[in-house]
Amino acid sequence: MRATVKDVAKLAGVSPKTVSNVINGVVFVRPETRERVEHALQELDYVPNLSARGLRNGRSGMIGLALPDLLRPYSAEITHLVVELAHQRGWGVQIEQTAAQPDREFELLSKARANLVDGLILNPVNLDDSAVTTAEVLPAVVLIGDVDQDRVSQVAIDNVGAAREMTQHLLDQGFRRIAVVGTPELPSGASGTGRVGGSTDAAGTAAARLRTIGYREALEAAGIPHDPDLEIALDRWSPEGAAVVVGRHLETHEPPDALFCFTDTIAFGTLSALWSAGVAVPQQCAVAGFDNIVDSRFTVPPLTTIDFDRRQFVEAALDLLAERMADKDAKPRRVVVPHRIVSRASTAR
Amino acid sequence: MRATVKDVAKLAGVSPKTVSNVINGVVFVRPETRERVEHALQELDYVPNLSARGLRNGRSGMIGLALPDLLRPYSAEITHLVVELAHQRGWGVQIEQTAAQPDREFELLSKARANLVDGLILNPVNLDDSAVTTAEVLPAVVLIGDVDQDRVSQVAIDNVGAAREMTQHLLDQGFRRIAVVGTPELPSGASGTGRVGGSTDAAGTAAARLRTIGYREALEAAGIPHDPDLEIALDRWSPEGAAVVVGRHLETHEPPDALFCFTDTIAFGTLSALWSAGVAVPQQCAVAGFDNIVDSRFTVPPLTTIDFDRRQFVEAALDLLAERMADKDAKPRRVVVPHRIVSRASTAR
DNA sequence: TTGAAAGCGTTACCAG
DNA sequence: CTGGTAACGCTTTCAA
Repeated sequence: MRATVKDVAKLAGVSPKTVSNVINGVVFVRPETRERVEHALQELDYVPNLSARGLRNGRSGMIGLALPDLLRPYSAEITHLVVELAHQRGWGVQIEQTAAQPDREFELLSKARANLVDGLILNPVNLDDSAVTTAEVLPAVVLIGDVDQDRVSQVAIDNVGAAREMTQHLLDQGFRRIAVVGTPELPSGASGTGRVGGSTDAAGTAAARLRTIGYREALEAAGIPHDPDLEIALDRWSPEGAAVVVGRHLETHEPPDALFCFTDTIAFGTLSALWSAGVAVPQQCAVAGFDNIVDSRFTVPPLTTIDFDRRQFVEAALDLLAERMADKDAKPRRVVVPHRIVSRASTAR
Repeated sequence: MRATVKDVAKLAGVSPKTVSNVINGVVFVRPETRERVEHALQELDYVPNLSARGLRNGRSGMIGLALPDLLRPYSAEITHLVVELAHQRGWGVQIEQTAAQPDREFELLSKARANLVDGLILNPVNLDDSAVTTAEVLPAVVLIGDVDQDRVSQVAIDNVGAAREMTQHLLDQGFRRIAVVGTPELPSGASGTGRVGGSTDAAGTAAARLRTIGYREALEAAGIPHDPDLEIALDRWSPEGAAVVVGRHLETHEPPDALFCFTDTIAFGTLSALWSAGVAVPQQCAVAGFDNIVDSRFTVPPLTTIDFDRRQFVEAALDLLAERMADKDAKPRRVVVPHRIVSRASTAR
């Protein structure tokens, strides 16, 4: 059987309380006593039982991270940073994937409420971010990604602005027929900011909608008429999906001057489809992405994309989470992380 | 304050034990009683405290997953599957990253011993897989990736065989000067299977060494002399690193006929370097990878690589883990998952 | 500065 | 089939 505080206390000839004091190092313990206790700890190879500690303290020292799709390299980068930065704060990270079944969000929320995790970083799949808006009583939650709500804290980037700027950048390069890849499956005629309800918006949460808006704004500002044929819808933000829809598009349309993909991952599939169709990038058709994932520097040709400081993004999320964990009634805050365009060969003139 | 079993019991007019019985659904409870209890559960919005349950049961319902580098897409695919398949068994997944500081392995092991996780899937960084070989008393652990040891269960692929076959495949295509990218930093003159100790072997654990062996075996079998200039070392298996070393290599050497990269991620960097140097793939130099990660289908040109059934791989790891968790003294087993070559345009003749 | 005892929320044992 | 009671291992009052 494993050693407990009691065993250690007995061996050291002190009380459990003293052992606890030594371990947590809050109160001052007489050096002599401390020494004896530390020796006993070593001797018995003591390891604290975290379940017991969690039960007693009401905190588990772990946070949850819920992302729609762990396969996407973007998810990997977020996960990587959350794990690393949470570790610096002494937190462990439990991970969950929600796209497959949106009710996983509920599960995680209830795990949070069940004291298995002290807080939650959630990248909601649906616009109507079900779990968050529905749940009666919420644990400490921070959302990453754009969602219209004000119940919980949130860190995001300016999707509309970034998409507008990228479109403008392409216009500046002299491209006129600019298509986008990754719009929501059901193209909403209007370009308002009203909510699109339901589960059809699986691809990239609200981001798809917001980026579409930015794209249209830039076109409109340039006096370029809006062409539905140049908005290529995608139900899932995967390279497979992108390769298929772009390939199909090229069979029935002239290649546009430029393809603005709503994700680097989409851009990968798009580059592949263009290569298969024998369309030269960027000579015959430029390609841009969004996210600046690591591999976007190494595509052929290297990919122009939107960059934002991922570390700052995640750090902000953890700050907000810490804030909420410390004070459940703290007012929800919203942090917007700046972005910038990284111009590479895929859009060179 | 949140409702506990006691509150529920009081409201339903039964004892806590009965509530527990209803929740866990093991013993038979009179339908009438069950109904009353379930109503009370709903009424009070009861959520079990998992810390308490963990303390009582000695099991937390979570497993740990420790990978060297969460950034690699390969890691993302493994993580994705572990999360999904563990979920099916009712397990949560805590994730940790070990490459940055190898002593994280120790931390995780002790978390396991601290009852925060019931078992551990570990992809060790170093050959001398410190934590596992050193620790006195081990929790349930399964290793993924090739390491010489027999203390714990392990799932792996035949790295030597796969590398040999890929090299052979390239020879069959008519390529003669075949280089590899990703050998260990310190090229060990000998090609034996003896352990290479120390922390210099950071890149890809033992895999780098084993794949080098397979490559050399194939060359030798074909009667092709071994050329140290064609073994390009890499200290970290990243696209950045690969792009740099391959780029540098091309400045001082003629391009080889083919570049066999020990990872798809390395191949991405390599393709990028070749493109920068104006070397056409596969006409002037073929490229092959290893792992068949999702994006390898979408490189330009699509990448020839080694595929293995990742789902089967992870499922095997979970099976072995379950085995160990059920019986601590079960004999360690080793499972080898089959692989195959996927031939794409990057090595076409 | 340290000790004794209580209690966190569950589940298991043993009666009834 | 169900109820009381004890116990998991830790921390935190309160006293000494």
